[in-house]
Amino acid sequence: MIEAREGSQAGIDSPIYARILAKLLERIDLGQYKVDSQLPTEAQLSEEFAASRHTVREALRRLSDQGFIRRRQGAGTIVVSSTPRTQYVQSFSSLTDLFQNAVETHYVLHSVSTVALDADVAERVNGVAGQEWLLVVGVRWTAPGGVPIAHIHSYVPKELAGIVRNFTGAQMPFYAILEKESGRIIENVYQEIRAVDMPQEVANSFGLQRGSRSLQLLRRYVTQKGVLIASFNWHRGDQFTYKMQIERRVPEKR
Amino acid sequence: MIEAREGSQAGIDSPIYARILAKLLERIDLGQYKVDSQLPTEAQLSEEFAASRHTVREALRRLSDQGFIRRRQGAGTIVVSSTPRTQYVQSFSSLTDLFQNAVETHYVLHSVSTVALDADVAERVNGVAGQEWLLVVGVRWTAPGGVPIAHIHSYVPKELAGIVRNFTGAQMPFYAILEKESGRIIENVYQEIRAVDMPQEVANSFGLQRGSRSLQLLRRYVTQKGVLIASFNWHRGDQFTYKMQIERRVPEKR
DNA sequence: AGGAATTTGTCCGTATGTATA
DNA sequence: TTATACATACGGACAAATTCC
Repeated sequence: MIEAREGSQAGIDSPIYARILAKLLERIDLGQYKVDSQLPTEAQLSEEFAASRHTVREALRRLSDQGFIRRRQGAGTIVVSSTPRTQYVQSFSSLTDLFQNAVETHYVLHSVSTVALDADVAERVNGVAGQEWLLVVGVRWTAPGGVPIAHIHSYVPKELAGIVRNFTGAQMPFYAILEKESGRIIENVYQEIRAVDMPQEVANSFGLQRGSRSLQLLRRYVTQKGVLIASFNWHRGDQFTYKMQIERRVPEKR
Repeated sequence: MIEAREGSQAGIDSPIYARILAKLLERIDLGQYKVDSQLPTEAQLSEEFAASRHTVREALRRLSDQGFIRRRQGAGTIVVSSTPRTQYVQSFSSLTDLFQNAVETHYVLHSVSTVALDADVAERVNGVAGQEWLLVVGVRWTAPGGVPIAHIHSYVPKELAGIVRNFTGAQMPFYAILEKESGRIIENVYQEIRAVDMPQEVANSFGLQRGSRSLQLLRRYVTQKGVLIASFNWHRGDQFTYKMQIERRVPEKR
């Protein structure tokens, strides 16, 4: 059942365009207007609903905004979808927002090595078990000599090894360096969040006991050519909270 | 530099509204219209650009669609952002996606009570300490008699108490029931994720020991009139992973 | 290929309703 | 309560894109 906010409860006192919108949505929902088929023209709808063309256009504009129809000058209006478009989004003006880290954090690189992926890690970084990747280990701090924020394992495909030397002392996040240096563009980021007990190595970074609670974030930055970098970030469970906000309805044009 | 599709190259032959749009964007970009400040009224802009109010509205409508301004009847138009549209988004076709639960999960209500919020909970549900809210306790299962997915504490403002009786045996998620019954629309969802030790009560639900690790999700569903419902969901740390994917925003066609 | 008919896009004027300050 | 400003709605006109002979 389609439910567009304006349409679903367009009662007797709603704006005229809202009632028209509701009626049109109902017809799309019931299949009276089928996908790929032509909608009546503005003039026809105007006559049917005894409303001005302007008012009909307002209803059609909203249908278009919501992605139900597509309109082309001269060609008319066709139904392109009977399911509403995305209604809720979390948006980031940049990938840095995803990190939620203040920009002034400080990264200290501990080691770079080449490792063969075991089955578990391979699956999570989207690689092949046995394949060799670079493993970069480091810790992110609030400031040099400050408080540790996260213990980080970053996996980088071997062909990007040449770029990794720039990591030392760099201010930018790794993915940004790799994106810039490799010329590839990050198309999407996949993230997993889970509660895990700290391995010894991680606990050491925080001065805690092995087995302490931690929040582990896995992030995979993916370009068209595949994984650019995948990172495991362990945060102190007693201090770190991942916060996010999802908004209703994206502003989107036809 | 702000670049709105229509605005960036609004030349001499473009539609009037596009030229107005470009001019307004330029002013926002240059800080002549500052964030939080009031834009001239439709009438003023209409006069300045020697265009009809309708045409000015077309430009303003697009600025609004793109999230640069916010318009309120009676109150006028204010600039809310000077940055171009966001570049990365996580989208949900419905809020149910946020849950990542198969729709066929089964909820069992354990208790409903009235509680006074303590300082900690008050802050997290966005309430006032000492205020009385409804606390609904229950467990979500994969199926009746199946495996427990989450132990849930839901806090509902007292004025919505009348709706809570519908919770028992309902198939829909709570927020959906409340949204429907109250007639309010969820404008955004705030979520926090953290790793915590299970309280005794939660551990009992899973047949685990107190102190077992768990992933706690707090979700606050907010309408224009305030919090609709806030839920704490505890998941088994050893079995539950929160997964999300952020996409690079595709350029829109026109 | 070309011209006519169709359909949406843009633009103007005007009027009234409604939320806000 | 009053004034303001946006929302809705009507009317008409011409332009631009597309489709169809």
